[in-house]
Amino acid sequence: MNLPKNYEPSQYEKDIYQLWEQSGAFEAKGKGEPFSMVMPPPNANANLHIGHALMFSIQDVLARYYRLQDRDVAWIPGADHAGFETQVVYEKHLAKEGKSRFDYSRQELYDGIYSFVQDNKQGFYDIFRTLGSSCDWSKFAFTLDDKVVNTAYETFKRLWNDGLVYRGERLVNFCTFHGTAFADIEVEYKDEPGKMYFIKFPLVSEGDDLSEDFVLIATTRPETMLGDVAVAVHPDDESLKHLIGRQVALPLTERHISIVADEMVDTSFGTGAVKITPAHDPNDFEVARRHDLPLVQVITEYGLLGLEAPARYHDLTIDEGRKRIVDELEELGLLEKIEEHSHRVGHCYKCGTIIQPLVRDQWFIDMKTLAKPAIEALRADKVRFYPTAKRDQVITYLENVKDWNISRQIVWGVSIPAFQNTEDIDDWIFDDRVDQETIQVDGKTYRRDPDVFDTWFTSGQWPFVTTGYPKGDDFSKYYPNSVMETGVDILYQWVARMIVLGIYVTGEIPFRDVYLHGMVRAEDGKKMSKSLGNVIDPNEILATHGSDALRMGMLAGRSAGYSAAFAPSKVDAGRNFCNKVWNIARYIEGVIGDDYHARKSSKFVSLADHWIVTRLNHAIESVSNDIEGYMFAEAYETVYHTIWDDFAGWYLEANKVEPNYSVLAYGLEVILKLAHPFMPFTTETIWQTLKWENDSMLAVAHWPKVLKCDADRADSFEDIKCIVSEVRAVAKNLGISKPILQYQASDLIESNLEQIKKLANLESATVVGEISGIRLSKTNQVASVFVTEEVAKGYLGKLEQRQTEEVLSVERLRARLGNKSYVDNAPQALVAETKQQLTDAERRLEQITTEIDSFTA
RNA sequence: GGGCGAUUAGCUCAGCUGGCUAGAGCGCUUCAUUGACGUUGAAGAGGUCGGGGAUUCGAAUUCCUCAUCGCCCACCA
Repeated sequence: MNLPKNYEPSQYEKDIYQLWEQSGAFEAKGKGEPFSMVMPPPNANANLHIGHALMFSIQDVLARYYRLQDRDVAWIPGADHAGFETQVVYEKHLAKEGKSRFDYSRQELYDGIYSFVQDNKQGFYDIFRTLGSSCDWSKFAFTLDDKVVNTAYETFKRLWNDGLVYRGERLVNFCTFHGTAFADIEVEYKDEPGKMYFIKFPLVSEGDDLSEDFVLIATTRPETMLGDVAVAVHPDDESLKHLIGRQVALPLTERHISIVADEMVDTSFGTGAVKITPAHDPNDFEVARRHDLPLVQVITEYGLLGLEAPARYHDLTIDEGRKRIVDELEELGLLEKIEEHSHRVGHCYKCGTIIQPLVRDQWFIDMKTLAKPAIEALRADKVRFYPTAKRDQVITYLENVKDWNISRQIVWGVSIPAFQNTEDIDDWIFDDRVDQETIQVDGKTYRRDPDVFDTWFTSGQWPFVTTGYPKGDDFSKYYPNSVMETGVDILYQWVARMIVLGIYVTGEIPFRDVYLHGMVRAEDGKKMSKSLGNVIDPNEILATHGSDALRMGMLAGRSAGYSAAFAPSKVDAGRNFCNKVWNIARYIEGVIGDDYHARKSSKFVSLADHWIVTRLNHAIESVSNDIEGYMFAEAYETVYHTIWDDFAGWYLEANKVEPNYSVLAYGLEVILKLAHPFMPFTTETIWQTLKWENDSMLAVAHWPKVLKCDADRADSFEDIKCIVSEVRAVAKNLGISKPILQYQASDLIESNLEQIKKLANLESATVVGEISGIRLSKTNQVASVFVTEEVAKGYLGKLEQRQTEEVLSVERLRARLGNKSYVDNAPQALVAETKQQLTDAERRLEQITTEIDSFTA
């Protein structure tokens, strides 16, 4: 025997993956109907975490299933340089050595990160291989590869030429700790308790004198008043509109500022008068543009007061500055009051630093224009979403989308191919000679923009970049992708932008289906986080349970878009299932030995043969439908029960009585194929160990086809199962270990006597004229478990319970059929079924009642 | 403030377009026992599907409403 007693994943997984990879099993065939999918590229410096396990499991089920279906599967793997994320990790690494990014030149820092990523490469590749991902390594792409960068440059150039990318001085979300700007969706907002300060701004009278009167304004950030350029009131505000056009003296500064009218003011909030700080508040920025007001910057990129703020405040932190200003206002008698106030504050999603809106000159993509065709395509249902509701969320997002700031002030990334005239700051040109700091064009010197692209700008082009847009076989074959499988958390960052950029660049949607998985929560249902200490390490699970068990544990009972808790018990179940399959194979190996050619013929003889074929047929179809409909948990459940209950539980036992090697072999082949997408390592290990066919691999075998068999004979086996189950139950209930069966002449029982004896563990079975003991009530055959009358009476309680159940059942069915509307309106087939059920239930009730009467008589 | 989702067995969760006595895994109870597997086998207990209402012959499933939890979005200074 080649198969040892227990399946030990760690002994096989590495070799099996190598076998697959080296044989080129995962490479796209280039022929047949394509099934294409690009992998959301993990961070190049990432280590395996539980989220990968879910993502790769789902995608690999799809890839393996469609490969067995003989589709031309192109699952394209990749790695993301993950600009900001990676730089943050690297900076933490530097911090451990007591260094920071300021200790290095730009190039040194870039090189440092580059080798850091290289050093972590193995961990990265392990993710794919340990999880068994059947991706096509020959198509691997890294976001810093030349072809990716060049395509990104082409896209940027085209946007530039089309006037859809512009450079502008805007308010950006700036992390003063990391020293870079973010896109709007990257900012994490939290409701936080704060204070509302009510400050008096003295009105300036006609002759520039200060009057006794003042305007009361409310603010949560008093320190920003140093950068105020106006006070705004609503044009229709009866109590304040008379002040429009007048001036106030901005306390603590020498400046006088005007009172302007703007509809943005909400008269019901605060005092109805709003201080306008255009350089540090996005709304105020808009107001300032409308009223042509200047920008007065008072907060630096380091989060300190400075720039145009009065010199005495320079270099104070925001908090220090706020305290000092509040104190000074108090002294001047200009602070009316302070109230508690809860408000939303933006934070850096990495370090938690409060995001400062700062004025920066950066590159923006005109998303409003670009989103239009994307919204149309989505409305026309050109992309199907799973779960479906996410489509509308993307539409809503795109309808309200703001321009996308793609400049990042970090070094780890793709340099922006734009150069600025050293003599004329408004003169920018496109040029992809980014390896040079300065270039000469037309006798003028241009300096490269030091910024890099937002990572999502490159990964947003992934579906067409990885398929070799604009030319190439892969692009014509694999674009649009069949499906995009990714996490709900990056619906806007990634999915929406891929749709937008894909349509803009190629004129086509990037993928036909989008399947979104939820997050893996911790066992307690909470978000996993290092600070809560509830992070699950997949490596431990892999070591003890193996990859297949983890995969199945991730998929079981999970539905699209839903964030479910990690359940270790499901991984246990997965491991047990692997062992079950292993032992099924082990048993069959023991029985049929080397006669694997048995599987070449399929002769169905016994009732059980026909029955198991119908069960396998059902599974083949139902698993196909479920996987194609992205219902992975359902597909898995069918595989699990077909194999465990039907094949191992019933069929193998029946086969021991009526051996049929060809069906054993056929059945094993089918179950290995059915299970392969879910447990690739175990099934392939079995396939290889059995030397199923010379040099063949399960990974590139063919999905089983439904076979013809006799449905009536299959049904007869159902009846045998029914008899066996009831005998077992009755015997169990009475504590009989070897029951005796009595039956009235029956072809079914007679011709399957050995089978029933074995399955029900009978002592003996005899044909009698009149049965005695406990009558079997669920089968149409007349049979009983023979016991003395005394023992039978002990069963009375159980019988009465059964009687009650049947009475209820009969009543319910009669009521249903007595309902004229039901009989008239329900489908005929359903009504007929109900009638049959009633007949059966009535018969059973009669039997039970007769039996009870016989005991009590 | 808006939008979305969740609420089903002790726990973690399925249940597609309304139609058998609502399912799974784990856990629990009882029993079996050593030749495929104790990572096993057999039998079983356990749920008025969050509350209320509506539509329908029929609702876990559709609609309304309330409650609780969660997520996303939003410029309330």
